[in-house]
Amino acid sequence: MVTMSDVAKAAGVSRATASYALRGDPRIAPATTDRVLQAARALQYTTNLSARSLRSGRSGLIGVAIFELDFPYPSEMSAAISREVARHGLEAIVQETSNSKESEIAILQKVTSQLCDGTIFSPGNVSDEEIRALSGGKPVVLLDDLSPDPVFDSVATPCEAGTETAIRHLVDIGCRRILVIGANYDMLAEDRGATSVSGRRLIGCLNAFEVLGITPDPSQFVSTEWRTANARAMAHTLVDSGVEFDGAFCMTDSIALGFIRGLADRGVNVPQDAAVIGFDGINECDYYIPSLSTIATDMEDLARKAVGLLLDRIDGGGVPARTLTADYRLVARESTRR
Amino acid sequence: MVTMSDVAKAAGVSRATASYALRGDPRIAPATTDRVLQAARALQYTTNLSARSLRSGRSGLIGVAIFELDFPYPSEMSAAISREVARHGLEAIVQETSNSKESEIAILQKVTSQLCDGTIFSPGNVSDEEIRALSGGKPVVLLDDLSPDPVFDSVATPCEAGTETAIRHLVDIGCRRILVIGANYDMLAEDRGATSVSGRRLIGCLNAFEVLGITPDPSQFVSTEWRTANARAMAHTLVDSGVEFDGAFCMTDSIALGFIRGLADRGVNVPQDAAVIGFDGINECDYYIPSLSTIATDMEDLARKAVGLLLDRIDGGGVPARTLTADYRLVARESTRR
DNA sequence: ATGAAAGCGCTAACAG
DNA sequence: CTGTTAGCGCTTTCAT
Repeated sequence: MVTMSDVAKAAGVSRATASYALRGDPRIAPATTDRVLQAARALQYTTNLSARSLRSGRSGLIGVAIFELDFPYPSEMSAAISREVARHGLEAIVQETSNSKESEIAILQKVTSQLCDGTIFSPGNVSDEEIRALSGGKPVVLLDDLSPDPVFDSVATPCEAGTETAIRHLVDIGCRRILVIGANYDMLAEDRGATSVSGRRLIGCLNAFEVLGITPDPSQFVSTEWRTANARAMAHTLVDSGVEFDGAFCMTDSIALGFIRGLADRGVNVPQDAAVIGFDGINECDYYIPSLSTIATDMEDLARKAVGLLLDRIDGGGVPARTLTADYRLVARESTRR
Repeated sequence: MVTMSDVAKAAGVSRATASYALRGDPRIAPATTDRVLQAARALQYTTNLSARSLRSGRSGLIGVAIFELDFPYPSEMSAAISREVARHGLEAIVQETSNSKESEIAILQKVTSQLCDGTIFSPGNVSDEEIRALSGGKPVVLLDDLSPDPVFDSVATPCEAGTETAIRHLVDIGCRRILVIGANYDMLAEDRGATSVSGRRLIGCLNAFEVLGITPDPSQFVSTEWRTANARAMAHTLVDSGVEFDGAFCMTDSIALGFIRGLADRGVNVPQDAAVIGFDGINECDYYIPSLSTIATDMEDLARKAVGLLLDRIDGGGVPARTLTADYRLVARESTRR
């Protein structure tokens, strides 16, 4: 392994000078800097991240902790964030929390707090206080953190507004009996549900119904795991039990795709028999048959906002926590074409 | 920040003893170990990864470098590897190479060689020699490395055998005029194409045709970028130009899905008008309409093999490079049901 | 403009 | 069984 001492020796300077020169410190004479840089290149020197990080507390690494890597939405989000991080000359490292508390803790305390200059974290099973304790003071930006009073900077998906837009779209195209798939209606009884993504999307629905003068019926709200397979099975159940509906808003695109597939299994056609709209804007929407209308979260925008908040926090300000919301747009495709 | 000295002091032992105790070294008396562990817990101590890594050369981190994080196949693979790594008590960090040489180099020399105990790398634009030089001697396992004589351990997808199975399946169900989508037929002229995934899958096709007594026609092999959108456009082109076919093998599932969608755009139905089969076994196959028949690479098996090779290499043996091939199975679904 | 020296927090010989 | 000691490679005062 070639160390900075080797480079310094080759360039005929001290280790300190080499260190400065390698990082382009203006205090070093251009000629000297050149000599050092050349020596470094000749020796194929690379600075040792552990050593730098140990000494300076900076690694140039940004952590991205996401619940599942093998579903379209989180993986597209991770990709968007990785690219945004790269655009700032830093390196993103993505880790899967697998939605397990144990794993979230391990990531925060082993990697985030020790190694990363900051972390973008999609919290699942860990409280703000735990994050605070585990992250060892390192900056953290949360994704869809819905604490009543946020402790951390965070970026939210446009739950309420997006959902309202979706419902309005279904009504616009003539749907009269709309199902909401993936909702947990009981949740509202407790705390108005504002502290979860599902709760906030539900609230968006209710707002839309209210504005549109529609009185919602609890039976419209269908609870199911947010997974494609569950949504598919739920479609079977609904059709088999003879529930009438001409439109469905699904809490995520993955749910929507499973739901449409489930309807197809029972001979119910989208959009002829029922219109379906999702939420997220994953790539598959465009080439599914039928192509899926959706509330597309602007992932670039989300990434930009999350990384922006994190970098602001890294170089400095003890400003109060900010919460931003990602942009979105309604993308109307075949699944709501009537 | 609480360091090991703090723990040692709290437990009334030396730093060395604390270090041993924390790692459960049997040389330390159980009572002492207990005391240290308790002190550590009380102080919320976590060992500093940079320091450990700097000193011992081990971090417990396994790098996973993958070309794109926002496509189903690579993201499912990353997830499978992450979980397999976790199963061994290590932490996986995933990085996107974005298929750029610059980025591959940065990952190898900044993160792999400095920080990770080993890396599972999906090479795109970087040669074996470059990897050797950049990885600083750290163990590397390649994914689908197709060097004529491999320098590194690697795990390959079952290109030839899988493709043969796919073609045979199409013929079995009665296809007489089969298109191969995503093939680069010219490639064969050069080096028999054995050094790329696309080339090896093409070879699998030709083997199958030969065995089945079919004389392939170059016009059956359709070259296109391995992207859904390109495959879709290619379907348009093919149908518009009146090419006759009753079956298609697509080099990946993503290509297949785009291709089917493109056929649908032109009123060609799968499987009635043409059967389609893909390769990879991504999750979407199951709920696409029509569900997609495919050669499903066993991702668990691939992950197990890759991680196994890497761990073997990490603790030791200078044994010669091994190349393993992941298991696969034919999954017949609606897209080839006639 | 450059160099000497002091550690960052940890581990691993080596003593005792 | 436990403690002493010497660094890992780098950054950063502080001198010069």
